[in-house]
Amino acid sequence: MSAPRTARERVREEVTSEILAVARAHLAQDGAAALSLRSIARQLEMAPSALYRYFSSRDALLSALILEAYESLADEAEEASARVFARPGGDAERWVAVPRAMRTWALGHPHEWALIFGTPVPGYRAPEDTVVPYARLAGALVRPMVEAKRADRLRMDVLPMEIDNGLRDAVAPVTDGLFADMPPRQVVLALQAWSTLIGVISLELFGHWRNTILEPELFFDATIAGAAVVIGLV
Amino acid sequence: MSAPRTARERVREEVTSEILAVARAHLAQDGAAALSLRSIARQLEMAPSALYRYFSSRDALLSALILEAYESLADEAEEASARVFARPGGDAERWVAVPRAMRTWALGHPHEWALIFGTPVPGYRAPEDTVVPYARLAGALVRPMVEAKRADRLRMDVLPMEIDNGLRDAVAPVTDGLFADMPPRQVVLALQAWSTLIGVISLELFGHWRNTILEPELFFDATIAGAAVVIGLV
DNA sequence: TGTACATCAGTGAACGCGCGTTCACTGATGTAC
DNA sequence: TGTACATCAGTGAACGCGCGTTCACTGATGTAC
Repeated sequence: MSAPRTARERVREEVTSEILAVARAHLAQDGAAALSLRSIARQLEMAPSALYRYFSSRDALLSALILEAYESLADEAEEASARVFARPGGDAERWVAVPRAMRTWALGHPHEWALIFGTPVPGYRAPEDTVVPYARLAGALVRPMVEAKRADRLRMDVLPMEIDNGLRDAVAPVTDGLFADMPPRQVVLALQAWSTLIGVISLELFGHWRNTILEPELFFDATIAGAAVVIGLV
Repeated sequence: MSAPRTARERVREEVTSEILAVARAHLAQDGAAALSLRSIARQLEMAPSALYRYFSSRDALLSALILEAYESLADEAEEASARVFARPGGDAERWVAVPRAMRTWALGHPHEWALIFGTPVPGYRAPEDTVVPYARLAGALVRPMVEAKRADRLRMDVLPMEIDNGLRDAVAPVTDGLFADMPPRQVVLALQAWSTLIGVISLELFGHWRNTILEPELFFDATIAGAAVVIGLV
């Protein structure tokens, strides 16, 4: 991350980010499937072959865009989280912040949302680097639970639920990774809230509320508020 | 639906379903984006142009496949529902049947699931006829709630939740369509369960449990069981 | 029952498209002495 | 500071691909009298 020294290096960075910016715009406009090196080159008034000085293939460029999408969403979530934790407030109020930020981001970046949570591009393997922003996102979402638990405000017995050893082991990676010192029951509940959250946003974004739910925002808020109760934040 | 009269009509129906069968196989193999009239024609040993006697365009064929996918899923759900209602059993046990059938169908038909609940094909409008199987699916899912309510076994106050007029109006199409005589609170809860269900299946199918949940089936069952409690079936 | 005409499935060639990627090249920028 | 060489961004032409769709046609099937 040191400052580029030579003029060549400086120009290289500039051109790289110009390519990414145009590619990002095309992605936002038409989706990943329609992303074409030639049309990006056309808009940049370069020869198509010139792009190969910057990205080794279309897939490499798409990987960069996917990573950017993850990072953009994670940034948004972390900022929303930081904002709500900067001022005093109840757990439920804090809980709501990240889901809302995610929904707002999704509505503003539908194709990017689709890239992350929609149909995987066939024959395409997601870049490994996405685990970092993915973890940041999950961390931001879950922080209200963690803080409430630490302060002994988390309700642990809202609903009856038995966790057997199999289930406990099944979610062990999350217990060990994301949550320090959280009983498996709460881990399962958090993962259920995660499923609900992704589901409710995707259903809205992919058009399934048409003729079904007239005010998706009201329903979304109610759903997230309901999840707050279930995970013990009320 | 009368029996075809002439030999020509009989052959026409046969060829149409052969085309659909091959198209279905290609869809299952490579996904909707890769669906190509020419490759279908190749496999059928026909000229590509011949397909235009049966489908007016690639989009028309894709529409037929989408409709088939909806109907296949709805059939599966209704059969699972009928099976579990044919024998005595508790509400929670009955509730579990359709979600499990949906998950099993999704695992067996991932590309079809993606067609219904994944990223919408850009620039493509879903055929209107899908509302019928969609309603059948939703009806099968929700039947345990409806029956429990009718028999006065549905718990109406599991969790605190306020439904204001805005939210009530927002879900009115569902209240009027799918649910006869159900309070809006239960309608909202059912829609939340729907979001959770679609979310948990999509997350598994689209690869988001990798390195996260080791036994997706255990987690799925726990999630559906949790939903049963929330919607008042336990 | 036989004949004349209409209908329609299927062919094969062609159109025009945009795509990702390669390759030999030019000319500018950077580096070593 | 000046020169010789290496590095590297960008060009332009070309390759080979598969695609959806159109169109004039052939020949078999169906229909009306």
